[in-house]
Amino acid sequence: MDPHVLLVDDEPGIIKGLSHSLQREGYIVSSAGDGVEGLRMAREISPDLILLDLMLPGLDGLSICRKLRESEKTDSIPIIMLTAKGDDVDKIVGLEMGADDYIAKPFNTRELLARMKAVLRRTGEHRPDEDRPIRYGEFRIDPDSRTVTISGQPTQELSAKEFDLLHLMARHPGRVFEREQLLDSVWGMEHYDTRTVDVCVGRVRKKIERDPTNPRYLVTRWGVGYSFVAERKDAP
Amino acid sequence: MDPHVLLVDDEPGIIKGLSHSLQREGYIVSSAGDGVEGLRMAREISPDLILLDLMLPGLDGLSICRKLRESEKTDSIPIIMLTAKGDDVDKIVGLEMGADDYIAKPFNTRELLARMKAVLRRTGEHRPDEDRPIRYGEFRIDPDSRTVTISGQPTQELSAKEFDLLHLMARHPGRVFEREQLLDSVWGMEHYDTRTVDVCVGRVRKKIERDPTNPRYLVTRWGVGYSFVAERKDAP
DNA sequence: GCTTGGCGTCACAATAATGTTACAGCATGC
DNA sequence: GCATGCTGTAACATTATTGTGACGCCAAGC
Repeated sequence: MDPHVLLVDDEPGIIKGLSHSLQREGYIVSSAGDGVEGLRMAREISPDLILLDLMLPGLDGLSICRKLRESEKTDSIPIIMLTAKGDDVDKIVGLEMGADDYIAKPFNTRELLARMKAVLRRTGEHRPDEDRPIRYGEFRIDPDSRTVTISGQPTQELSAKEFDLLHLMARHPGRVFEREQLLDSVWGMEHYDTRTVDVCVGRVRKKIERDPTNPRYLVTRWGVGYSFVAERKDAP
Repeated sequence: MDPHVLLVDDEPGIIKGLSHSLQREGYIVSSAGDGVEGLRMAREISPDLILLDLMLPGLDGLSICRKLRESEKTDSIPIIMLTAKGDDVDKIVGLEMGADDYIAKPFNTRELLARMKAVLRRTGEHRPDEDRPIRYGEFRIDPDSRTVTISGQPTQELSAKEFDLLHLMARHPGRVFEREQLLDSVWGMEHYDTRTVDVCVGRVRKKIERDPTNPRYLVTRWGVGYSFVAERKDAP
């Protein structure tokens, strides 16, 4: 569940409306307003799917597509191109460039959702099962009992929100979650203007981290958000 | 939870589509493409339910059904027959052979799901442990007499619903049951908008817990539901 | 180093979830 | 029919959780 989608478009209206719709459907959405930013984010967050506008300031969609296909890390991320009213040339070129599908603006949200679903299914896998136990090294999450154990030792019990937050993030180790995404996914809230996430993260840390001041699992990505790291970075 | 379903059908299209649908609904699906393979798998994995096509290469559905009923191990696994367009003869024979239900192709997935649910509920989700006594430390449940004893002392008699609730939860110690799940499994209701579960839990506690205010067995998972704990957490 | 904005943390109020009790409707057995 | 016990609902009491704002510290950029 919870596929991560990167939306790259320069129209704020599209970004806003689509983000909302996609989030409501269970997607985690990140967005970028221009090509350069889009490319950077695609590399940084490794989304499960990219919605890419063709016409972009800075770096156009086709170039981004090509660059993404060049790198092994982003090589297999499915891309759906958003083209301005159906000009066939671009469609064909886009598909040749490695896009998985295209859809012409103005598009129906339903149709887009259907295509996204199709693409995600086709490329498969990118769907860490919601109910499967998670394990990285000594770290374990059991969704059945909603408990977390480290080295076999159960941590202090997590509250509902705390567990949901940790579970969501642990399902995507290494991925950076912006506060707004977490707020939307875990709280179902729309706009971010509170410190809610920070406080919840703090509470989780206090319960699962050996040293909550120097988190090993739930780390801060300064200026961006938080992420769950599965691998140990350095020797203690 | 997560009932294991064995799907035996020779049409790849059916297998593929149905597997997907069933998995989405939370079932664990195994599949076999012919009768021999189906019979072998049924014996090997002891599924909670078998969806069995009537017309099969190798070994037809009725023969499989009969063979499964002959062995004690597979004797009580519920079977739903998938018959080609409703020919009554087969239906009758199928039911006589020991199938629990039948459904005619082409069938509506919704309807199939409903029947599966009904059969699973009727057979009590047919886990082998269903009728076996449960024991954790001094805690004991005897499904035959529907009684509970703690340290050899019989608790106050539980009513039907109370016992079912406790029994279900005790069969999966540690697992968190949401109210809606309990309401569905024990009461057979669909939508949750009552406090029925809470009250029933309270009643069970009053009968089995030494201190109903601080339950040792039937504990609350705040914001989620309830769970039965088998191990003692701390020394009193 | 200094400034600036982001972040960690705390205590407490607000909220939502749960515990509890009483009661009326039903089914059941006599 | 009548009595009895089981059940679901509603209302009220009780908590655990959770959001907020304030305050102080820390990272990044200059």
